[in-house]
Amino acid sequence: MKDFHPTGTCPIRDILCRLGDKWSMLVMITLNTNGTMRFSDIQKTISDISQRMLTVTLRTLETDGLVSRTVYAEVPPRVEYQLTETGKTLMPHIENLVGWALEHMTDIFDNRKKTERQQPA
Amino acid sequence: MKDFHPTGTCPIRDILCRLGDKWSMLVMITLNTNGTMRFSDIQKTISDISQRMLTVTLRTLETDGLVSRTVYAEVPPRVEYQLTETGKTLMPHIENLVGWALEHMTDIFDNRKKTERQQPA
DNA sequence: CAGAATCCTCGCCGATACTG
DNA sequence: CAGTATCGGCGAGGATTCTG
Repeated sequence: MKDFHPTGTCPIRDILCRLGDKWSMLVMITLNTNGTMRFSDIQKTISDISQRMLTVTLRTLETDGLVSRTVYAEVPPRVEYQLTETGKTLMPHIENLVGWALEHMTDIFDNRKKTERQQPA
Repeated sequence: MKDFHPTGTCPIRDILCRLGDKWSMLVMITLNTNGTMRFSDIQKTISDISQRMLTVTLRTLETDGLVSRTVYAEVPPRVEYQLTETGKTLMPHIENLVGWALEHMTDIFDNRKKTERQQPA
């Protein structure tokens, strides 16, 4: 726990980096809140995600086994996403993190403003 | 909790994005494990971080009030870093996340390999 | 509706050189 | 020792277009 290895060989870094990307956590929180969702519903909920990035993010989460994807052979096509069991086990930790962020964001923003003033124009 | 706002206006996203950058969590884990550390000691522990990125990361964490920086007026200069009280309150959540990553990384890597094979050349 | 493919931009981050 | 300054690549991610 004292030393850390480069990304390629350190599983902890590898996994934390995935969660740290721009949309993964947001998508998982959305799925956890709303349960099973269609592609377009997710996009509506996270209004400023691009179609491309939603696709990429969902594929990555699926590859990692955190989200499952179900295609219904209909016209027009319907695809539904939901958290897997593994994905669900991650959610309490994410929620704790969100809770912490909510609790401390005032302090953090105050601190940023304070230190900003110390940098003269 | 159901809808999310664009980055600039959503404090949760703002803060989670900071933690999601390449080095912040790693630096905080290092400081939490070893207590007060000098700049060069942190760099030795996280062997593949560049000098520039360590400086930038520490400055950001300082601006957010998660890490404190103490300069000793000596020659050669000595600068020590440690987690603030606010920073310490974040650590249990990080550790939970790391714990989860350790617990599930085998499943995740297995899943990745499985789905990789489904993509033909 | 749910994507695949392409192009392009922007900013993260690393390497290097210099300083108090 | 602990930075700052500058340059440059490279890849994440956005906009757009096309399809089953």
